[in-house]
Amino acid sequence: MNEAKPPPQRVTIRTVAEDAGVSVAAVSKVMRNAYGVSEALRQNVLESIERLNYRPSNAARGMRGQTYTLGVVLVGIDNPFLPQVFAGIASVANAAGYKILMGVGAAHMPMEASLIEQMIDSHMDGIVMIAAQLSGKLMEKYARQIPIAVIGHHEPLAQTFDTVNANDSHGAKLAVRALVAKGYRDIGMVSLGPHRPHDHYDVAPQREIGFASAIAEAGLGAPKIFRFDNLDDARLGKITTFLAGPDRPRALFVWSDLDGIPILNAARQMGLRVPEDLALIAYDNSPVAALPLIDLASMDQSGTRLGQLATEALLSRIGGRKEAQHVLIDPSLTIRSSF
Amino acid sequence: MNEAKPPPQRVTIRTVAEDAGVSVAAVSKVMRNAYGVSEALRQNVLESIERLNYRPSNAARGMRGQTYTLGVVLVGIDNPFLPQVFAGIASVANAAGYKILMGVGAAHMPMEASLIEQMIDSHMDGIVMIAAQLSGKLMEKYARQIPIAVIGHHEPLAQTFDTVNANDSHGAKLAVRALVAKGYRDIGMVSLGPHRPHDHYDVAPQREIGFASAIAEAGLGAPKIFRFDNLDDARLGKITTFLAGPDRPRALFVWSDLDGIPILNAARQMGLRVPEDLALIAYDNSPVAALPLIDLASMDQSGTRLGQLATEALLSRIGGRKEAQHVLIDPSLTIRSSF
DNA sequence: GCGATTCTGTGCACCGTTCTACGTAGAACA
DNA sequence: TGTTCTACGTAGAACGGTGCACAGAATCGC
Repeated sequence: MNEAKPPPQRVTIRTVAEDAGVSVAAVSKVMRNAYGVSEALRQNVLESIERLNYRPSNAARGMRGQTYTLGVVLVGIDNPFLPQVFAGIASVANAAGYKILMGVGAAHMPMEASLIEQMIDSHMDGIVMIAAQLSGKLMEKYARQIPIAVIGHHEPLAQTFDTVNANDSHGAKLAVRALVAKGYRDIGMVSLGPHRPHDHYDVAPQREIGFASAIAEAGLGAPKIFRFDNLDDARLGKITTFLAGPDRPRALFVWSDLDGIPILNAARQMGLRVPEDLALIAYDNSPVAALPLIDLASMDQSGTRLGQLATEALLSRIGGRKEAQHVLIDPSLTIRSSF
Repeated sequence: MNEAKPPPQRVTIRTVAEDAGVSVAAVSKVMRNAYGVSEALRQNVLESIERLNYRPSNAARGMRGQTYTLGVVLVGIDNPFLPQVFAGIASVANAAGYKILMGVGAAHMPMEASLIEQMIDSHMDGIVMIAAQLSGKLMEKYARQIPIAVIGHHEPLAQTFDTVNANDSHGAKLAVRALVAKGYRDIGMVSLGPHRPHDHYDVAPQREIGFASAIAEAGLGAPKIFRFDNLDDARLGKITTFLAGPDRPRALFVWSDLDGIPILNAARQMGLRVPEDLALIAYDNSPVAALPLIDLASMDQSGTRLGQLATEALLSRIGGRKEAQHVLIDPSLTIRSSF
């Protein structure tokens, strides 16, 4: 690590100050376009910055001020509707002069926690969490140390952080109503398994609530909800058994494309016609669902919009807002041949 | 931003030092398990750290020493074989006590450049780039400021950074040989368009080279390479026209699943039977290709392994290695019903 | 024309670490 | 017993910015 050549010296704020013939503080002010710099000085400094190709050190900035960097915590990079959400986040953040760095939580609580801690330690200015697994209590704790906005996890009572969601119970209702309108009466739901009662505010339970209420609204008796353990390797087998069984409903509302696509696959492979034998509506409207050979109807959450709203909320909180803000937008059904 | 309650004070290295009754420097040494601390002192300090739940500030660390953070630059989050690569990177990095933060370049050179700059500015210890768009020259420049390892971009002559790749030309050969072995003679290739001659070292051109050489090897005449502009909205139409045309080959080697899946879709929709009318082998072996209803044969690059190797290379370079290292691994064909 | 007020720009402490140099105690050596 | 060596710990200077208090210049009101 001992360099014989020290010429590629980093150009620091001091270099710029010297070059422009002003004080270090003046350059700092220009960088943050803070109050108290004349237009002449500003131009002078900007020229030097340009000429020397100066970029402030994030690390140093973080020690006293802002880093103008936002952290994004993902459940996993294979999540299908992530790209849209991310695009939304990036557009708002970049427009406001913020940079973005991401971390992958891998749907693993301790990992998410350590990611957040790392982002705090890197002195990021705020965090957007997408479909977090973290408990509300823990999030409240972190939110006292750094502004946080959460996408894809309802927590309407949270005081210290903001949430932005598509209205999941309403989305489920819309799906059921669409099925009912087509004449289906025997409608079941496939939800995320296993059921964890304390996750009441998570998206899957919310969709169950909407489903049950729409079923009741249509007077279709007791709601039928099925679950497949998604960690299980034998999942495909279980799905097949379920589809071949006698109590398979005529139509299925599936909580996510993640489960909807395997179910569609299994059905077609078994020779079931979709929608003649089995009607399907899933959730997320991911790109795979749109593939012509798949063509799976799916609820669209408008990921881009979610990302934008969450980032706007985060920025306004960084700006000083204290009261929590919980935004809900309406999802809409993307109609395809599967129902 | 003015807090009425300053109690949630950050616990710093000073707090720990005070609590343990030692000097700040001693604590620092323990943190970095550096030379010159007795076991007694070490235990004492570790207890205080535990008790106070101390975590060193990344930003402050970066100012003088290492941050133990690696940056990962992605082309885009929707890239199909990313999750595997990322898993490989994460496993090696975490085992070595490094954290990971990602940035998305969106296949956009200036954005990639600014990401790298940001990572340098955040004083990260090194960068893994996946399928970079950046020119080798620019990468050489950045690599002088921070250790870099590149996945999915050949640059065998680069001196200042390392590369790790699946052998793309060999992969293409394997695909062609598999088709030849099945008896196909009229074999074409769909490659990434438009053709940019200076990208000789990029993966798609490498696959073209392998394709051409395998065609020659089998004595099948001049290689036929087709391109569809992937930015074009009318792409699907062009594909359909191509497939309906008179010079459609009997078998196609497609440079990537990204193009392979739309082609398969288009073919089936037109009523072409795969493989009876058109045989297909694509590249990347992404999860979508494995879906039963898709079932597209594809070259597997072993993303996990690529990620591991690249991270190992990066760590060894951070450790002081000076000479460049260019690793090639062998891809293998995943056989499915499409050929 | 003079004091009061506003506007600019500067100097310096500070943020939380690491790193270099150095002091000290005890062990090993002569 | 005095000297050298080694291991341990410490003090204090970096690192590259930001925030604050303040001084001097410019502007203002009367």
